[in-house]
Amino acid sequence: MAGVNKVILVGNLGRDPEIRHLENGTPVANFTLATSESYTDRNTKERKTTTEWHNIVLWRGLAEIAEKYLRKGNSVYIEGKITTRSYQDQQGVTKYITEIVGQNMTMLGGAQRNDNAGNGYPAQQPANQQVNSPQAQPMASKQETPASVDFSSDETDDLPF
Amino acid sequence: MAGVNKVILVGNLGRDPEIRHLENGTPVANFTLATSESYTDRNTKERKTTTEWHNIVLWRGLAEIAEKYLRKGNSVYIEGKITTRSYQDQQGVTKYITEIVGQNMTMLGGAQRNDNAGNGYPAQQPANQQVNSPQAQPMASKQETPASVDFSSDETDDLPF
Amino acid sequence: MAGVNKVILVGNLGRDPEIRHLENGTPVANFTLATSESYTDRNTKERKTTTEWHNIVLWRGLAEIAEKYLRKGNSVYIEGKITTRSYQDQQGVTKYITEIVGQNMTMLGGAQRNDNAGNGYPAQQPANQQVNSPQAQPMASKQETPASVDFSSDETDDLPF
Amino acid sequence: MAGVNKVILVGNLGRDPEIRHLENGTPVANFTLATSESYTDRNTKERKTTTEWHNIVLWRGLAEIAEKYLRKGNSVYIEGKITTRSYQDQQGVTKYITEIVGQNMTMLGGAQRNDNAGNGYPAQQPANQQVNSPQAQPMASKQETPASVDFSSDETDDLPF
DNA sequence: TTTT
DNA sequence: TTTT
Repeated sequence: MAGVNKVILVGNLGRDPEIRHLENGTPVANFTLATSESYTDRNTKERKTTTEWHNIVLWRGLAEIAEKYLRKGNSVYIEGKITTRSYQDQQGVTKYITEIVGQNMTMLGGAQRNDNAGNGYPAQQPANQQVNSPQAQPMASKQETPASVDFSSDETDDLPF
Repeated sequence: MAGVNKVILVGNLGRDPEIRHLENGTPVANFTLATSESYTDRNTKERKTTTEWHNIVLWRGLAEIAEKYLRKGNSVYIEGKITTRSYQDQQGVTKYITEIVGQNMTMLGGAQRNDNAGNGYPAQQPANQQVNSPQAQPMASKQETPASVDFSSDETDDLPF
Repeated sequence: MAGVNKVILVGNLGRDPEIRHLENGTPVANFTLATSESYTDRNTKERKTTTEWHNIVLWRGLAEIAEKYLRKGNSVYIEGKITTRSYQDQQGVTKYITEIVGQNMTMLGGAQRNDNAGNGYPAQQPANQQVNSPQAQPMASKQETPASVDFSSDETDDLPF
Repeated sequence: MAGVNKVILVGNLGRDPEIRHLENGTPVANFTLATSESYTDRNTKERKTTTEWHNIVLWRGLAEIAEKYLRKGNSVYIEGKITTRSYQDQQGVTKYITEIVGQNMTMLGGAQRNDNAGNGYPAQQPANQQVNSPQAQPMASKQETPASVDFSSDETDDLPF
C-alpha cells in the first residue's frame, strides 16, 4: 500500500546534538527540537505559549552537519518522517519512543548561536547557506559551513531540473 | 519563538474510529493509521515493506466525519501536528504517547471499503468528494458524504481567494 | 541562502501523460493535474467548487511510471518543487510557465481508471502498491505496477532507518 | 473530488511588500520570495546556486503583518496554496501568472533586516516570536511584533488541543 | 482538461 | 491493526 509519512518542523534545539557512531562507523546525531505556538486564552485573554518537544535523529551526512554546526538554541527547518520504536529500559520494561528521522535540513539564522569560544568548534555559520550532499558520504568540502543539506535530492547535479 | 509543526500522512486505518464525547459534548475520534513504504533489501534483493503506525486524534467536525465515513482499511490523507502527552497507566506508571492531531483530512478511494452491511453504518461514501466546514460546528448537511474536510481554511467562503 | 521549495498535491490527471525523450534518452513526462476544493458561497449558500490546474513534469523513472500507469482521471499524490521557466512562443514572444517538478509520487485509487481496453496499455494498476526505485535507472521489475515511487529516498535500503 | 494543494516555502523577500486595499478595505500584500538551492556541477565540480522566484500574495491580517514587519531580504516560512490567474496586459494580451496565496507565515531571523532608519517603519522585529490571530480581523495588539501568524488554526484558543 |  |  502506498503511504506518505512526512513531517515538517521549524524549531529550536533544546540541547547540543549528541553524536554516536555505529560499529561500522555510521554517525548518528540525536537532539530535541522545540516547536512553539502561541494563542490567546479564550477566558483570560492572556497570550499563552505551548511548546512541543520532538526527538530528532539524523544519520550519516546530516549527523555530521549537526555535529559541526548545530548547537543548543539554534533554529532549524527539518523535514523527515515519523518513526516509533520500542526498547527495554533499565528495569527491563518495554518502552516506546517516537522520533523524527530527518531527511532534509536547513539551518535558519533565527536563534542565538553559541559561538563555543575556545571549544574547538567552528563559531559562526553563515546563516542560510546551502549544500546538497550525497547521502552516505561525507561532505565534499569540510570548509563549507552549510545551512542546508538535502539528502533527498541526491544526484540531481547537472540534470535538466 | 516561531515554530512549525506539520505532519502529512497518507495511509490506511488499522481499525474503525472510536468516538468519545467530552462532558461538554465535544466529539473526539481515535484510530490508528498505517503508512507503509517498500524497499529492496540490499543483500537479499527481496522486496520488503515497513509499516509505521500513527495514533490519530480528530476533534469536533473531523471526529464526526470520521465516525460517519471512515472505516478500518480506508485510505485517507491527514494533515495535522505532532503532540506528545503523558498519562498514568493502570499501575500508576507515567507513560508517554505521541499522537497526530488532524487538522485537515481527505478521504481517498484507494482501499476497499467495509460496507458494513446491516450494521447501522452508512455503506459507501463517494470517493473524493469534498466539504469545507466550520470548526466546532456540525456539518451543515448530514446528507453529504464528504471525502475532504479542511478545518484550517474556515471562513474562506466568498472571499477573493 | 538556505531555501525550501516544496509542493504537495493530491489531484486528478486532466489528460494522459505525454512522454518525450531528450537526445540522451532521458524520459520526461508532462500532464496537468486538477486540485479542487469546495466551499459554500456565503451569499447564495450554494456549494461551489474551484479547481486549480497544475502543470506536472516528471523525469526519468517517475516519467516511466507515469507512462506505464497513469491515465487521464487517475488520482495521485505528488510531492515536488515549483519551477518557472521562460520560452519563446511561435510569435517569438517570451512567455513564462510555472511547473511542478515531481520528486515523489503515490498513486491513489480514488478515481475511475481508464482501462484503455485494446490500446496496448496495461489496464488496471493495483491501487496503493508501492515501489522505491533508484533514480536515473529504470524500474527493476517491469512486471510491477507500483502506486508509489519516491526518488527522494533512494539508497536507503538496508539502512538502520 | 478531494484535493490537496499545499506549498511550503522558506526564502527571502526580493523587495518590500506592496500593500493595496480592495474597495471594501480588505488589505492585500504582494512581494516576491526567492528560494535557492545549491548543488555541485557534475562536470566542473563547481558549487552553483539556482534561485526560484515566487509571487506571494497575502490577504487581510497576513497582509497587515507583512506591511508592518516584512522587508526586502527578510527570511520567512510561508505555507499556502498555488493559484494561477489570467489578466490582460497593457496591449490587451491575455497573460497568466502563478501566485502563492499564503495561509500561514513565520518570520525567521535568518537574513539581514533593513532597519529602515528614519523611514517611519518599525526597525527590528524580535526573531521567532509567534502570534495566532483570527482571520479577517486586525491583530489584537498592534504593539506585538509577531514572527508567526497562522490563519489556518483560528479559533483553537482554549480548546483541548 | 480532472474529480465528486 | 492497515494496505498491496
